[in-house]
Amino acid sequence: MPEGHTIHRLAAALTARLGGHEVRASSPQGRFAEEAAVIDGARVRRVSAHGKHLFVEYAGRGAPVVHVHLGLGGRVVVGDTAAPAPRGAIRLRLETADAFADVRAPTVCELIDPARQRALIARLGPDLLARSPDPATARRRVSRSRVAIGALLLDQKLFAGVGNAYRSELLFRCGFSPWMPGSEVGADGFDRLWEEARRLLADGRRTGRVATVDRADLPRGQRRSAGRHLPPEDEASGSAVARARARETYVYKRADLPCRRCGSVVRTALQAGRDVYWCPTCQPGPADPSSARTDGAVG
DNA sequence: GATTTATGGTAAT
DNA sequence: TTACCCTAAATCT
Repeated sequence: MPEGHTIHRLAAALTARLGGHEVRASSPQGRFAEEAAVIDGARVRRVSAHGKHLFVEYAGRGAPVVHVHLGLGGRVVVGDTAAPAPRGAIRLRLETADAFADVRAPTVCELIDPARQRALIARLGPDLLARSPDPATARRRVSRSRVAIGALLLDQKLFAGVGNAYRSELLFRCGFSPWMPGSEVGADGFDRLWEEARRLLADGRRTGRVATVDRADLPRGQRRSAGRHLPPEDEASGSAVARARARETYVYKRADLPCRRCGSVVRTALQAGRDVYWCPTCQPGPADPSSARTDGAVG
């Protein structure tokens, strides 16, 4: 689930509930027990995000920071009640008298110092959800790279916060084949990708969903719900929600279905280790490597 | 009940 | 490029 928009949304939700409070910390699952004891009862200053990384910051100079990365399957369940009895594996539970946050299945959950936090952020590229992220480095590196733009978009050193769903949707909306080398995208093309990434991620942060289809491109019956905010309680689970989400993208997860714009069959292939989706008509450009390889090997 | 999948990232190769 | 990591939810049988 979590691309940058989810993490920023979480940071805001957690700051609102925990910021300024002395917060109980525990590890019902046990794997974060020692660390939780260190911060148990400490006052949370705020919860911040950079790209897909989440930081729980505590009051006081040099105070430790909880660093969380949710990876693929991780999630944070937020509630506005006293914390219920733990169910399942909860790596970290933060709670006040009337709110709680459960961190489940993160790939990273660690206690670090502020210097380490700064180092982590420095290692990442500009966060597309920051107030005014600087595109200069990414623009230069993309323009000089022979690597396909679809692979470059997943590089967190260039585009912190972009994940697999937004990659395909961004490329569709800007009309680029995922297989076009970065060097052929052009300065203007880069700028369009950059601005589109900022816009889509900001929409996602606002609404809680990766809904990238313009109203005009939806069937009439679906236009009414487009852009509606997702209630937080629906965010965590439910196959109905998952199905609804699958109808909110141009190409992501739509292999073999018709393109919403032109009706061509949406294609998919592995790129940079992840499934990328694209419309061969709306996104003209180099043929993907699999078709090229077939030509060469079989011909 | 078992298996697969996931909007991620790293380390080894 | 591949293997692997954690876990929950979706998908299978």
